[in-house]
Amino acid sequence: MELTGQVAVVRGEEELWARTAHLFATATDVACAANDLNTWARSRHPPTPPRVVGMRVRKIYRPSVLLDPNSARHVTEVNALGADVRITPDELNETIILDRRLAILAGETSGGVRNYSVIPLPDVVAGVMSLFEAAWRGATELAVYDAQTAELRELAPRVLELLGTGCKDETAARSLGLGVRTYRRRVAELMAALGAGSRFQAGVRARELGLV
Amino acid sequence: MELTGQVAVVRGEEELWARTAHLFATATDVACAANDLNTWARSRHPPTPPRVVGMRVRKIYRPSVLLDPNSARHVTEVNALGADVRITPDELNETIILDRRLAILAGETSGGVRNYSVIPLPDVVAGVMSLFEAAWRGATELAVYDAQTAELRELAPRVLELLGTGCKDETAARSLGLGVRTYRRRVAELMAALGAGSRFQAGVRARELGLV
DNA sequence: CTCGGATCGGCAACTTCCTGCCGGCCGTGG
DNA sequence: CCACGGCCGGCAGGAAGTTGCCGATCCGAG
Repeated sequence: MELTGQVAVVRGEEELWARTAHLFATATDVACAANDLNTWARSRHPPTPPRVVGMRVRKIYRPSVLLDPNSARHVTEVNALGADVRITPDELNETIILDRRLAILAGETSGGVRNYSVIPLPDVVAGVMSLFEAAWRGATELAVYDAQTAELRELAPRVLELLGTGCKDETAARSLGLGVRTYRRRVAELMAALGAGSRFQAGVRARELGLV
Repeated sequence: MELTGQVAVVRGEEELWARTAHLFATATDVACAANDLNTWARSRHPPTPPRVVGMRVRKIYRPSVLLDPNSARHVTEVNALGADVRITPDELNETIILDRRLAILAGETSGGVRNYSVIPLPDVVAGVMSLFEAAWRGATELAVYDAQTAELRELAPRVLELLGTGCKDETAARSLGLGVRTYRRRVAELMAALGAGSRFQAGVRARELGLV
């Protein structure tokens, strides 16, 4: 770990947890933004098991977490444990803010390990916090989003599979018993959920999430 | 391992090598077809380290192995060790034929492990062999193909990166200092090399190969 | 110098994809 | 029963991608 002023840059999640575990253990206000579950979750040290009733845990995810059944289940569980979960279509940098006093920002990945900046500076944390609040306000409650996209998740696996075969929309639509217009609606929703601006990008993202 | 007539179905490569290692050790004529290097190579037991001079080793790969620098290097090494390597744009089932007497065909993958059919039946092996020969004749010598696609591999990383950002061809072409026509030529070549029929599929394949 | 081959990039025709619009169908609630 | 809202799918117009063609340019060989 190297020091840059008062900002500590740690390499890899191992080191991050080692350094901040005690803070997570006592935090009562956790704000977290993540694009997928690979960054904060599934690690050795789950950052936010919300046990205490008085604490407030807020998490913002991208819609794509709802497409992967495993991720969706995990998010639902976290939500059931008392965390407030919202969904946003925007691209967010992985961020955690503890008790409005410490900000952790994920940075570049080099050689498989990601850098994390641990920032205790009050002004910086306040600025990051206000951005988080804005993103939070703009995001959709998990339950609401979940209801909106229920039927999409129903069809998503088959749509992805058909896209993965490289066949034309016409063919794929018929094979699903849908009109081409409706099929394309599904694809568009899927791409929005994946945050992809092109089908190539959607393919990459889908593969990253293990959906194909 | 279960037995089906005289055809043995083994689950996973471990078991396959355990059962066939002695055959690989003595084989003098090895024919192998593979879509990528994940199936036969990189395993605990490299199936074909061609040491003896009298033996003949033939391998058919898909063009995509040349896109991944690591794979490309591995293939080149194998080639330098005396194996005949050819490239085909066709989709081939993973296949190994030993001494024209034993065929090994890769089958379905279930739960992460793949099934392999080990076939000693002479008629079946002869049939598979003739198909392999046909594919072999239709494939291109590695050196030739390599020369043809040298400049593609030069540009491929950047093209893939741009595709991965989801930007339009116009934008991507400019950012590479190419005409749109040329950029699209590169994309088309890339898709052919990946065996993809759509950009979505290309995205999936590219991600599978770790190229993005 | 000239020829042959290769690449580039503009043009154009075509296919595929994207999306707003709208009419039709269906279930809900007044 | 009817109004309303949601979803479906055809249509149409436009955007994006695909491909053959061709002239311009750039070597390297003869």
